[in-house]
Order: sequence, then C-alpha cells, then structure tokens
Amino acid sequence: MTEVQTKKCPECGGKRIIRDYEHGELLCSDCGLIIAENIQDLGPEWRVFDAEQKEKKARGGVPIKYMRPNKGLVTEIDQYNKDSRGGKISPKRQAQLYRMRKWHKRVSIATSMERNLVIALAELDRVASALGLPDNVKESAALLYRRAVKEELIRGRLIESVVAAVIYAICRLQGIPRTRGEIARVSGVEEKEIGRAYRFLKAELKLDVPLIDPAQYVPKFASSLHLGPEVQQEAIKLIRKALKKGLISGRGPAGVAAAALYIASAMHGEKKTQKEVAEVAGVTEVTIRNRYRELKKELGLKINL
DNA sequence: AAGACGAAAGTGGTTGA
DNA sequence: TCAACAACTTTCGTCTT
Repeated sequence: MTEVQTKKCPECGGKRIIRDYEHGELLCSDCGLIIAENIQDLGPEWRVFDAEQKEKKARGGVPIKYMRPNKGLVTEIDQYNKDSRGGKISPKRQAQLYRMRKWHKRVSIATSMERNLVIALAELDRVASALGLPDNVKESAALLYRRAVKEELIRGRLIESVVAAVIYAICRLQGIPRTRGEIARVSGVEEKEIGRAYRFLKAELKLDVPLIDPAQYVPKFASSLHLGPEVQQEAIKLIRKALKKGLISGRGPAGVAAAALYIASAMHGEKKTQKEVAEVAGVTEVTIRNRYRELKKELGLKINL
C-alpha cells in the first residue's frame, strides 16, 4: 500500500518520498518527516494503525471490502424498545437494554481514549527522538499528555498539536533549549498552532513555566557556529550582566543570545557576521543589531567591531 | 563586493477598555 | 470585540571595509 515518488524533502533534501495509503501519510524515507497527512481525505477516525484495529474499527462509510458481514457494523444500540419484529419488550428486558447501552457507551469512550493515547504516544516518541530529547524527558512529556487527556483538553484539537505543545512545555520546564520553530519543523505542526495549544495547556494545567534564560541558547548556537568555549563563556557573562541591568525583559531570548554571541565572537577574534549568527538563531540581522546596540550602550562596552 | 547600519513600513500577538 | 501597543521582520538606501 505504498508508492515511492521522487520529490524533494523540505527538511533533509532527500529525494525519496513515500506515499503511504495505509496510514494516509506522505513522508520522507530519509528523515521520516511527515509532509502531509490524511492524503486520502479520510477523517482521522478512520486512520487504521494495525491489522487488529482494522478489524475492530471498520464501520459504515468505509469501502465494503474492508468489512466482514456482521462485524463492526453496529456501534450503537438503538433507543427504541422494540424487538426485531417491532413487538413490545418486557420491562425487565428494557432495563437490561438500558444497562447495555450505558456500558456500551462507557466502553466506547474508554477505547477511544486508549486509541488516542496509542497514537499520541507514538507521535510523541517520534518527535522527541527527532529533537534528540533523552528518555526521561519523553517520560515527563508522556505524563503531561496523560494529564491533558484526563482533563479533556484535547477535544477539538489535533493530537499532533497537543503533542507538540506538550513537548514544548516540557522543554521550557526543564530548561532545554528548543524553539517552537524547531518543534514545528519535525512535528509538521505550524508554529502558531503550537503556541496556541501551549498557551491553552499552560493555563488549563496551571503550569508554572519560568522565563527562558537566553544563556540556554548559547552553547547550541555556538556549536552551530563552531565557536570555542571561551567565546561561550564570554557570551554568557555578557548575558548575566545584561540581566542584572534589567535589560532583556520583554526581549526575545534568542535575539539576546545571538547578540551576546556576536559580540563575544568579535572580542575573541573569531568574528562571525551578523548574517551567520542570525541564521542559526532564527532571528534577523536587524534584531541582532538592535540587541547589540542596547547591550553595548548599557554595559558600556567600548569595542569596535 | 560584502558587511554593517538604521529608517520606515508591515506583521502577528497581547492587553486593556 | 476592537484599538493601541511592543517586539520583531522585511525592505531598502547608505556608509564602511
């Protein structure tokens, strides 16, 4: 049920794109990026994840060949207390039917939550791995996701969005530098949407998330730019000083980190261009210039770059 | 020719009436 | 719900190396 296309992957540049009808996904064979989902325009409910579930979940609307007679067709017990010939049913029998309907509903809800978890945890694992997050972080994220499910916060939201938001929240909570942009790239959820879902989670679960310390980004950016540890130390020192001066508040942490690194690299004779730094930090040169100007003024740096 | 600079206008999100 | 607002981006002309 798959077919290979030769298209370019926006993430890794790979040429093999797999069209997977079974899962309704369009994904890259090299990096696993899911480029599009639900390519058959089936609602998410009908996505099938293994042979066993396929048996259980087939229902009206799915092509006939996926169904077996009398299997999985009836999902509700109707409300009319009549037997199959239209005759009346005894009160005792009616009570029994009532209980059956009740339990049928409960079981359905339970299995839909389980199904949700199975899908979500798989997605969580995939995204977390792609981001290089350690197992204990995955565990925390999974726990948070379960909380979200328990509080019924996923209703009306794509599982993927909530998973991305949960991962972002955990990274924030644990001080792991991952931007929403990065998570957006590997999860295939738009950055805006991650932000929305994250804010919602934060409010509903009353998460106490600390502000991002720009210093968190320093080692990451520095290694992308091949800058040594001395430069990193310098950049962090600059950030600490700026923090004390009350700068930084309200500023994007990535921009601050980028500017500090830019200055530090110049101070240590390993100068990088604004463009290079801007690139890895995910901000523009203009932002670096603005932060750099502020830092220079407030810290009384007298360096020519 | 490339990098740095900064002004001006535009964007998307937050906040407060 | 709407408008004001701050941070950031885009774009562009100018200056510096």
